[in-house]
Amino acid sequence: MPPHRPTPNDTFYDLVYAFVRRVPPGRVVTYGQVALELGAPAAARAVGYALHYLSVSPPTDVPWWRVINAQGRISLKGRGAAADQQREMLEAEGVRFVDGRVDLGRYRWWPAEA
DNA sequence: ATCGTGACGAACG
DNA sequence: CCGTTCGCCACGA
Repeated sequence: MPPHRPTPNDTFYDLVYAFVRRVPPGRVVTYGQVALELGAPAAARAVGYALHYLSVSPPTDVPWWRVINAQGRISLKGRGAAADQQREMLEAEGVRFVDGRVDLGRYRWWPAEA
């Protein structure tokens, strides 16, 4: 895990943040989808890595909670309360969870809609 | 230039 | 519907 990062503002990460900022409330996108939209189909993992830093530097205008995995589930690797918090944030926006999963066919957002 | 890292993901069994 | 395996990646060291 690359410790600290001052945010150069022109890296792949910044592109991730820019894209996620466009996701409207009550909608979601997947890590792989973001990577795809950014032209790096296989960089889903890097996307998650990028969002990881948001929790490190609190004040964020990036709606990171709207990014979930391809199964429509909240990714919970090395995060405690963050995961539960994410689900709460989404439900507060109206996103329904059925059996711990989100119906991507219904909540997934595509930039074309914007 | 090379390596380790992990909020991923598709493929298996 | 699990848990595992393996491939892929950007980034900092």
